[in-house]
Amino acid sequence: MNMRHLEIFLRVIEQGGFTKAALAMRLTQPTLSAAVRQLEESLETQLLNRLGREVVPTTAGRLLCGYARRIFALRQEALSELQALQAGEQGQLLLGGSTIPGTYILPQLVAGFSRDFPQIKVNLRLAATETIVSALREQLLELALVGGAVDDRRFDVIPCFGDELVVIVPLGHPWAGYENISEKELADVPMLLRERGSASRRAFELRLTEHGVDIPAERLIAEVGGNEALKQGVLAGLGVAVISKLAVVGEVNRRELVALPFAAGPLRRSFYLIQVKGFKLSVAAERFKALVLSRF
Amino acid sequence: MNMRHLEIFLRVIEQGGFTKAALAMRLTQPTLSAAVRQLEESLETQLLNRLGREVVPTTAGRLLCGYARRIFALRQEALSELQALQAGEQGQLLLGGSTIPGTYILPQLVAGFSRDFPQIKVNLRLAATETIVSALREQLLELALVGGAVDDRRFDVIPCFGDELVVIVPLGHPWAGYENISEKELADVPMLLRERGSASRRAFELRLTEHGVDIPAERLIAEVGGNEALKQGVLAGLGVAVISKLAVVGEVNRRELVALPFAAGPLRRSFYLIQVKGFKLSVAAERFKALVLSRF
DNA sequence: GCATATTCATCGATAAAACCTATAGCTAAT
DNA sequence: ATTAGCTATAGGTTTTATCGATGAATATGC
Repeated sequence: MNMRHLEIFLRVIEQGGFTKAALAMRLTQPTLSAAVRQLEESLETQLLNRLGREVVPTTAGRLLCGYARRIFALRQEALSELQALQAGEQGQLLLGGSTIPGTYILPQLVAGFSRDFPQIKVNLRLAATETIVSALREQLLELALVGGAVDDRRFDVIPCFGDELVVIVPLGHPWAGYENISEKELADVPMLLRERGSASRRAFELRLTEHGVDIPAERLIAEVGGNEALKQGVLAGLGVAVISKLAVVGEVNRRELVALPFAAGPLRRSFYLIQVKGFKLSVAAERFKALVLSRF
Repeated sequence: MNMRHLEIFLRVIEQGGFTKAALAMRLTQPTLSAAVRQLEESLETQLLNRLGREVVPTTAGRLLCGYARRIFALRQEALSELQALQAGEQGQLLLGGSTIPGTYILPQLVAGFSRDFPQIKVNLRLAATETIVSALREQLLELALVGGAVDDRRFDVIPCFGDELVVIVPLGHPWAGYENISEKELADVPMLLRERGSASRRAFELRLTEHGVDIPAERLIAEVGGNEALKQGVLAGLGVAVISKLAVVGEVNRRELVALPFAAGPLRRSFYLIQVKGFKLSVAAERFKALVLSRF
């Protein structure tokens, strides 16, 4: 029982004859005769009563007719939905972001996207880069903007946007009036750092190594698991910290914290737009990707 | 989009790969590759993400997958129902009968049939032979047992069962003790007859013509549109009547009426099992037909 | 890091089917 | 009885489905 046979069968019933149906389908009558015969043979049931003048379905034929109509309705519905999906008229965008880009970059982009495509539901998930990467592989996400470099050939990675790491100190700190801070000076003050594995910590440590600086363990006051906690620590006077400039724009403007660039030049780090290589993006995701790259 | 393509597509998703699905379907892997490619081309949408290790559906693929499953569920349901119909495990028997056979023959047959096949619903419709014939043509009925001969090549007519026409008189009537009544005697008494077109009236008039007897119009007290009314008329003493023996079995046994055969020999008339020629009977109807013929 | 194994895509050939033309056979209407 | 209209069948052609062999890409094991 294939679609073609069912379609021919339906048309013969609707048109009330093989010849009429053949005309309507732009086929010849023997083709329809053969198709219906094959259908009847495969079901081992007579489906149509061929009377001289008219062709009417048997009981079995009427039963099958109802099912065939439902099957074609489903097929039509599937085709319509696929087309709508293809045209981007509906759909869901499963988006991921690691902390910094997810907090300070993606929300604005998503806002713009939702304005342009209000019919697409956006689901933004924030988590550590590693978690995001796993979620991508498991198809829980389609696209993500993360702060950590992803060294995995199974992913397409596009550097995109970026950030500068700055040293933050509380307002009354001796460095508060400085223009910048040399890498060496950082070795001699109490410091708060993000946890190991954090992309910003890695970038910072790389910079120190480049300048031959090593932070003694006793200067490391705390390892903090989040940017908010890091800021709170600095505000409380526990020490200085290195953090994304984006994360302290508010505090700096409100003169609660002072952000100092590095003396050897700004410590930039890139964000990365990542997706699973070979994975076809949905139309929604494709559009979001285009938006991100155009804004960048 | 045909069933084969959908089936292959589903199996590839279920098995998680082309090769595995090919093995499960006893086909080769290139066949499945080609089928899915064609499906994708016809829909102008990528349905599967081919990663090195695994094959997973895209958003569009998941959407189609759901529809495909529903389509196959419908197909399966249709096949099951057709099989059940074929096996006679369910179904409806649309049966017709003209007055006499429908009242005195069919009910017993239907009772026996329902005992044998309780899962089949029987719908018995009683009407004049002409009405039954129309209903058969319009597929409102499949099979009927009628008293009138059907002279129409579009029908299969099987003579089946039969009846004897008798003269009935009330208990106190002068003829009540007679063995039989000659055709000539009938011309001289008040008579009640069924309406013109009734099969029993036709049979009776044919017999009179054969014996050169003609009933004068003044002897015809009434034309009555039903066998019950005919009996009531005779019971009321309006006259004598000719009626199916089957219709007066009760009254004769209760000694309310006396039934007299014709002197020239019993006036038999046949009933006919009719169906539209070329019309495939349902399994239920086929079984009923077999039952009728076996009881006959 | 390199060979091996696994997997999907592609190509050419063949088997199967879908389809067409011509025609026979049947029914219904003139 | 003849004709018109319809379906079934036969035989041949085109299209589609399938297979076997092979290549390219990716993961696995040493």
